[in-house]
Amino acid sequence: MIETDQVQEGWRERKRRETLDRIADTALTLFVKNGYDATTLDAIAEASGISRRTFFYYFKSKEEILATWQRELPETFRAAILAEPSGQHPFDVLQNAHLKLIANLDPQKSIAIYRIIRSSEYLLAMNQSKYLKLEQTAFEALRELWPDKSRMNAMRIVAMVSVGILRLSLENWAEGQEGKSLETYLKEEFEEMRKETLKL
Amino acid sequence: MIETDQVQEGWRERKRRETLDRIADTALTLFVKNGYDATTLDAIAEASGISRRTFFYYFKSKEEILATWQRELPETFRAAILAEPSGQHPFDVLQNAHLKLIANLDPQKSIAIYRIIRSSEYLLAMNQSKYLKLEQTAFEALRELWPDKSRMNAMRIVAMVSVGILRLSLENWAEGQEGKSLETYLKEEFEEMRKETLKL
DNA sequence: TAAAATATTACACTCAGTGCAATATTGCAA
DNA sequence: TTGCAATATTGCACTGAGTGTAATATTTTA
Repeated sequence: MIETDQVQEGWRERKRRETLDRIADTALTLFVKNGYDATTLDAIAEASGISRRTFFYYFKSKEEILATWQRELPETFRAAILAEPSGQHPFDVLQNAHLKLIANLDPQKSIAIYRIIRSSEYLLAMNQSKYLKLEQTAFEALRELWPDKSRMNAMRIVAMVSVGILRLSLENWAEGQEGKSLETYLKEEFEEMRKETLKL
Repeated sequence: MIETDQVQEGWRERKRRETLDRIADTALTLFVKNGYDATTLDAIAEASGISRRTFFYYFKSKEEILATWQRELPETFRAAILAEPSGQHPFDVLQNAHLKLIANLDPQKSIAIYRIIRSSEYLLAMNQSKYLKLEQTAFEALRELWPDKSRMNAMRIVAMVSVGILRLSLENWAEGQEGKSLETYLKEEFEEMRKETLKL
């Protein structure tokens, strides 16, 4: 019965994931159409075919809906950093890890989410704090790769600047009219910045 | 009657400022005693001798109470940067501006506020977004001092790293058991970081 | 097929925040 | 001084997010 066990366990989890995704997608559509604040949880629940109370069984807050697509980012980021071949400059390690991260983004959806986040001071603040979390993740992962204590502050700076570049690239990309890809933005910014760090 | 005018105008403003400060101080005391979430606006209003509705005449949200002490930070910061004597390295400009900023802090109150902020994910996020605002302020002010376009990215990096140092210093200071002053933390961190930026 | 685990819901509640309109207080001009 | 205008304070009723609880439905497993 082990097989049946696994199938049924998996089915339940699949069901849950499906409901979760359905709520999130429904909510995103409503946010785009009517704005974040103007979209009540009642509206989201109704459009998702669940009760208001059940919403809170899936998400602990309204804001968390938007976090759905970012939940695994720190762990993915960490893994990407540690998976980089050794012998590279730490800046290159982070640049490559960033490229892996953003390769998985759905451009349409990302930009829609970005616009919603920009519309609310609260969402913006919550989002910005996620960059600091990424910076911390980057720093810790770099320290595993370069455990030498004398390099600690260098790794701090690399983490700060790299995640800063990621933030700027995402902003410029989501804001920009030009058809440039996010990858292009990121690579250009990194190249520009790399010119600087030696001559400060 | 010009004199009387000014006196009475000033008196009204003084009254307003006093009430505002009284509410903020009362609230801070309650936050420290009972925690941020457990302190309702009703409790704050009552302890401040005003009605709940009047509270919103002075503050637009509960969170804004804590922002009272940081409201003028960006403008003060900007002024401090622009007031620095020329001929210095941009890192020194920002370090000195930071020192001016933190010189005005009341240690007791600052640490109390820091503890409250740490206790709430929401407050933490709002606070972290203020560092990004400071970074933006620093960047813009540095660009006024070094308008040369070829230095733009260098200024970005200086702003990122310096404000990052400020953040780390404040965290270490507020968290630390040792009696070291905030100034000491900041100077030490800057010195450490300055060693790095040339040899990345 | 029964009981254990998980999912869904209703209901009633707290609290932050807003709109509105009434009242009180103060400032200023005649 | 008195009356008018601006500002300050309040009450009331409302919306919307989020929680506690307990009941009911559904699914899993033994």
